[in-house]
Amino acid sequence: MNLPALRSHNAALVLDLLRTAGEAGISRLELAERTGLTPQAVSKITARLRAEGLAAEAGRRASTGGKPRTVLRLVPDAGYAVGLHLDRDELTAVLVDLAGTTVAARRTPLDFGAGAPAVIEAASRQIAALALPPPRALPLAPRGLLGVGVAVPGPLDHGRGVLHRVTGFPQWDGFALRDVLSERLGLPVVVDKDTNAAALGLALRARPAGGSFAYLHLGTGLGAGLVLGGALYRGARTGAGEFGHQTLQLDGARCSCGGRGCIEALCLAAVARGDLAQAARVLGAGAANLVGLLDIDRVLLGGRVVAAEEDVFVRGVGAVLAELARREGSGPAVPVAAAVGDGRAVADGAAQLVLAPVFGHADVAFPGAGSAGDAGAAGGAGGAGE
Amino acid sequence: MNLPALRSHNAALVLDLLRTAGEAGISRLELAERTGLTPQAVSKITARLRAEGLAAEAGRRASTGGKPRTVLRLVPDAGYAVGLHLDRDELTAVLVDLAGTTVAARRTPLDFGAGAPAVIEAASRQIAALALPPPRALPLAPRGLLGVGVAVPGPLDHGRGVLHRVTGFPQWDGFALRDVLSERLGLPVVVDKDTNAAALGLALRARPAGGSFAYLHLGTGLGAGLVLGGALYRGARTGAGEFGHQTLQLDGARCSCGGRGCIEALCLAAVARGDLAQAARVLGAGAANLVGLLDIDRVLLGGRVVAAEEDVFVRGVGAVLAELARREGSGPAVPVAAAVGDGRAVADGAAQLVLAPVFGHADVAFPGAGSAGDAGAAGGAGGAGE
DNA sequence: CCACTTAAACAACGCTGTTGCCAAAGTGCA
DNA sequence: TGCACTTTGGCAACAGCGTTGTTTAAGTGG
Repeated sequence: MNLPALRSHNAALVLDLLRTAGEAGISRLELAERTGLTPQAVSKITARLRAEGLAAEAGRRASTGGKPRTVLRLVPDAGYAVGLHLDRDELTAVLVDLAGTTVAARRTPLDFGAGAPAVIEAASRQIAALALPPPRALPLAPRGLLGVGVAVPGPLDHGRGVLHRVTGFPQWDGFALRDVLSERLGLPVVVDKDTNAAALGLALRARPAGGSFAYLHLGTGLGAGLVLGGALYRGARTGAGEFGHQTLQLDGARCSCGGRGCIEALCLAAVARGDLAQAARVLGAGAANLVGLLDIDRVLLGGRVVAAEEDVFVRGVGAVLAELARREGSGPAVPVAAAVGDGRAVADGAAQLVLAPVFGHADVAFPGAGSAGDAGAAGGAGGAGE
Repeated sequence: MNLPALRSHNAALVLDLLRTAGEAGISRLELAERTGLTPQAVSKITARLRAEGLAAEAGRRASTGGKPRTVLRLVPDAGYAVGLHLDRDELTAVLVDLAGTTVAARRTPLDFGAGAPAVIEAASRQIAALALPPPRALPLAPRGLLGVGVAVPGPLDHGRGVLHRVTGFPQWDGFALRDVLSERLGLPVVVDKDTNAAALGLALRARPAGGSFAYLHLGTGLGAGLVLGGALYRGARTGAGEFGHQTLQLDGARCSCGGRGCIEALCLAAVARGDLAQAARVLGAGAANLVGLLDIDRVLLGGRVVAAEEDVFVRGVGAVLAELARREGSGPAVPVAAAVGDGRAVADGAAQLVLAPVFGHADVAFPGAGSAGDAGAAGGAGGAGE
């Protein structure tokens, strides 16, 4: 790491704390304490951020006997990102500001199977409509549109932005979605699985930041997004989170994947026959495996099936985890909750694919996983400008 | 991060490359290329490392038409670490140099149930005998003994160095092994689970570095050590790797843990009735779950049961993973291999608990997991000395 | 009104990696 | 044998990072 990298690293550190503080803001001295830097260093960094329009002063705290602390805040409209959720039958596009607030959203039916040109055309139209609604003229914002994050159902390569083997849509196999869309829009594009995007969005809201959780999505299929130590975990080939086809019943019933006794098969079979309690119990057993293996802090449930009967699933999964904690005698059970799913969660999380690097939440570097190259997300806060 | 931290970060980066290069060595320009630093920066850093006795010149490469490159090498005896493996019935202690070579080893029977004072007494004796065999007078080495890494079977808190609930040995519950041993020896002490230590030791030898693998240990019980993206993954409470009590057979046979259909129970039952093929198949199913969930590159098998019939287990687990790869159609199967187990692997890995930080392989920071404090591992290479 | 406390900017500084230049140490052709 | 060329790596000067020391700003409390 060299000096410019150090500079943008520390700037990102400060920006992340500003974002976490939200509208309440945070003082320079608190920033110094949290970053481990000296107050003077924080003053310099925040002065740069203010000059760049990324941060601003916002009132002051009550005095504790001396000069009151000045509160600093992130300037939300200093930059925006588009989040795009391409689902099998629906397209959701959102415009999210630096603070993570969704300022605009659009939704339209989509035939994912219609092929790349049609889908890209539809997506481009939605993005254009999103980014240019008066009175907000985006290009005027200090940093304008930082990029587009795209969430897609199937297996894919996050590093190269290439789709493969999207279940039921062979025409997308090997399609270089990132490069094509980036070329078309003239913006950086980041591609990831829908479950990863959802988990990333949830990670942003998690308190305390930096913990570990699993997001389990029970919809058409069963998938997971893993956040370990505050960072989204993808694995070297973006294959992490294959939760649905974990074997839970050795030599059990056949699954569509060709295996036997997969969680997904057991769970969906129970749902199909209306036995949600059993579905929740199966899901809970899978969650317990995951909790034990990865020592995570929290389990979040989402997806259409869960949303239909949140309480049944939260209670059912929670019961299995409570039983696990009781057996282990290792303190309180891992809490379970339903992910706040307003139907936009995946798209919101997709936008975070672009915003996360600004705040220093870089991808874990895996050797061999072709680095994102020049089409990657916007560089750190310490750009060449000014 | 401030400038001293940057300095030791880059020094550790270079040291890690020197270690990886091994006896073959590496030139300054290669170091520059690999670190992303300029050749001049590498020259300065290596000059410091040479002045501190950590690196040395070792011959030169063949010329390619100009001045031949000077090869740099890590100085192995610039520092040592002790690795201590406290097993249920045996104590293994090794002395490992900076390059990772085990230069001395001792083994003695141990009654882990005899209680802390007796075990600590025995361990101290072995360490003293290890560190002072003529003609090698350790304190003369530039950095001498860097610390002691301790591997222990049961659940524990790596961050605080406290044991808890070691199966079958309630007298150790809550014992602050790290602080007590550190006080006694006057050295930094790091404590971790035996499976984690083994995985760390294996990670050192893994090529390419930076990959992900799971080490599955089948002995008295069944446990796992996870290396994700080149770093040992412990989770916030050092609980990661609870592999043995993953449910693999919903409503299956009772396990000693109180659960049902745990991998460990199924696997050991098969071993007990001599059906090693079935044991391997069960283990393979668990491994397949893990591979799918974490997208890891490699599975390594170890432990007494595996060692007795390596081929059966490697083939059996490999067959399940090959079947998984075939179903997914996602390229080649994840390779399976037996971990080279000379019976010292855990102790060797324990020594790496101390050495890893020197090479920048810091623990993943988990909020709330009480940081190691002053008794933590030796500071970075850029110490205050000289 | 004034002493005291706390926050934050200003100025000087040490140390980082970088850039520009040059000496060192080879190869290869005449 | 000699000289041009290539490549490595040290020396010196430099820009920029966070730090230290000091001053100014902006409050509280007797």
